[in-house]
Amino acid sequence: MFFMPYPAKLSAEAVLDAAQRLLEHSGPDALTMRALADALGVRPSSLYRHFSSREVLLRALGDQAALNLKDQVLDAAEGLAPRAALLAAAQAYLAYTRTHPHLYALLLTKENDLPLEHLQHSPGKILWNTLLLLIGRLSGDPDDTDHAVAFWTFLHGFASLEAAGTFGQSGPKRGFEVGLEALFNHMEEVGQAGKS
Amino acid sequence: MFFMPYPAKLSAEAVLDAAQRLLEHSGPDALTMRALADALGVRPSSLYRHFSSREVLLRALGDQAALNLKDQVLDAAEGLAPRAALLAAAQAYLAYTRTHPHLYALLLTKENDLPLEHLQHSPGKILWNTLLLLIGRLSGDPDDTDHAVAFWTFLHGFASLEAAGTFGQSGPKRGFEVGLEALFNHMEEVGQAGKS
DNA sequence: GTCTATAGAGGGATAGAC
DNA sequence: GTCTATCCCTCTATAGAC
Repeated sequence: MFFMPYPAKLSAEAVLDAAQRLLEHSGPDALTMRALADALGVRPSSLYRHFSSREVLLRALGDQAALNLKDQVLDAAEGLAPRAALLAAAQAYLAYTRTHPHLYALLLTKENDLPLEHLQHSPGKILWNTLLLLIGRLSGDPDDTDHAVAFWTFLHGFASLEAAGTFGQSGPKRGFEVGLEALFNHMEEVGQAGKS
Repeated sequence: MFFMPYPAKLSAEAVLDAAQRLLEHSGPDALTMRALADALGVRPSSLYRHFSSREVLLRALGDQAALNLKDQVLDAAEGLAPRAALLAAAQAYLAYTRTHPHLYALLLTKENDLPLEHLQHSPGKILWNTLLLLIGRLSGDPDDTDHAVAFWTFLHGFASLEAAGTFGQSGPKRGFEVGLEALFNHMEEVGQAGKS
């Protein structure tokens, strides 16, 4: 092993870490193979030993983000009563979208065209099942798809509008809390009454 | 006027129309000055007589979209009782995002960095005021910012998740209607009780 | 007002040497 | 596994002729 003309500098993890930093710091358009290579101190072509294309790399980032988001949501809800758990989960979800806006955007735009077999265990599906679980504890229905859709819709909508700067200088006031209260009330009311 | 070596083929309206068709048919990345020129049967440089840059053109498209969306929402709510009007408005909003997904995306990503003086009468603000008006009729508060934020958040979140294909093959079930019901109930309950 | 021609910059990806 | 070198493509925008 005396000759090492080109010693290994990269690993898939190192590339992903640098890509994540670059993405969060400068946005998706700045995440080019050239810029990423510069950040890692290698030549662009070296990256293709670890990711066969930029698109594959982006999907890996998105999958990783989905799992991290799920973990933070689950941790926040841990040990709390159903309604408090959902509120904490919502706040954790929002906190993630604020600290990782570009990763979060990747998460929802790169969830398409999968081979359907593995779609059941995709990171996005795992996140969905986590929300479903927390909601079931409040509404009493362990498969309360309707409320889960409404809840996720609300969380994503708020994160998205906030990131786009739509709320403007006046801010969203207490719209987030008010909307959650409306949804939670509805979950509690309809829960024991069965499906309408 | 016997010599017309290069007769006028374009107008700002014609360019906008073609741009809108190209955008909706093939997505934002396909809306390049080259492709737009091809669609109009002219050379790319000719477009710059009517729009000084691609960004200016995109903003014009977005502003136009915001006004069209507002019109459709307002028309749908016309003559209905407060709660029915809000439901109709929500359905009209969603119908627009389904028929013009890419225009709708422009609407919310190009609302930034304005000269603040004209921000009060921007198309986005006009749309916001329309929602605020309809909500005031149900909650009794003519400036019910919190519920308006929650309502818009929900509409945008649903449109966005649907467009991203997040709901998957099973679809959102009745999550849309359930979420709206929760929000409307909350508006009615809190309306006469004053702000919490 | 449209044309030709081009400047000027950027990107993804590959072949073959080491 | 990384390197050099390069191919190929994309795009926005401008100068000056007509």
